[in-house]
Amino acid sequence: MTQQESKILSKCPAEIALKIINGRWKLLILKELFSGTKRFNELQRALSGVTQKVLTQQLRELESDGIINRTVYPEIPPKVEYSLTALGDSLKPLTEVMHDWGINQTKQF
Amino acid sequence: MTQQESKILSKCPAEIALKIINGRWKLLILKELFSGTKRFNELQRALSGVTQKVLTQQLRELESDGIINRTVYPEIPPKVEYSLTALGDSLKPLTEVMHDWGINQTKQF
DNA sequence: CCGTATCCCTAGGGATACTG
DNA sequence: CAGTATCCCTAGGGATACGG
Repeated sequence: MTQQESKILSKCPAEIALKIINGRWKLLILKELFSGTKRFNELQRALSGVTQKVLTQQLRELESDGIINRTVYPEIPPKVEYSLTALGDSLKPLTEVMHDWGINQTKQF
Repeated sequence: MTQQESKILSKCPAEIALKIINGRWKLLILKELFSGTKRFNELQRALSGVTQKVLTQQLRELESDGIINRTVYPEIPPKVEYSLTALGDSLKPLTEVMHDWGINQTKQF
């Protein structure tokens, strides 16, 4: 779902944020990119278990939602770097709140 | 997905929060309950478009995740009230951050 | 190295009808 | 009023294989 589609379907602005970060690997991708630009391979290694197809898919969605930049270096072998846009950076407080909330839940057990 | 299952599958605490609020109507249900206890019917009217089955489903999930209380009054006709637990209340800051983020995105167009 | 192309499978959620 | 019970349909993701 693109950001534009989200806006149309959402009955509440909060749902826009939800739809953008919703995806099996998106929070983990964001987490990686908060610490700096990463190559495709670095991401794949960090997100153990993700397949190439799915990682590509999730990255493309984040890209079309304006959250990340994709930079291709026309070399052999190919090199592609991913980084956060300003919009992507602006998600950091949100993920931190979510993180803290999750931590507190875990503690109760 | 229950909260317990979420914890097992999550590789990051933030994902726990995500999974709990993830659902077609959950943010909207929370929004309603932030303003106080509501009856089933009130919720259904507020969330225009939701079917009884789905609303029941989403409420049950929130209940089993410890986010809301379900109180049954054994009357005729039946009366069931839903309210937030302390844990549910603790989600308010999170939803506010999401809301504000969504608002800002909307403004750009 | 960084992707596409297929195929497949499941869970989430919608429509509709029935009930204590 | 507040639910179940069915049936169905789609999108998200996973496995695997191939390509520039």
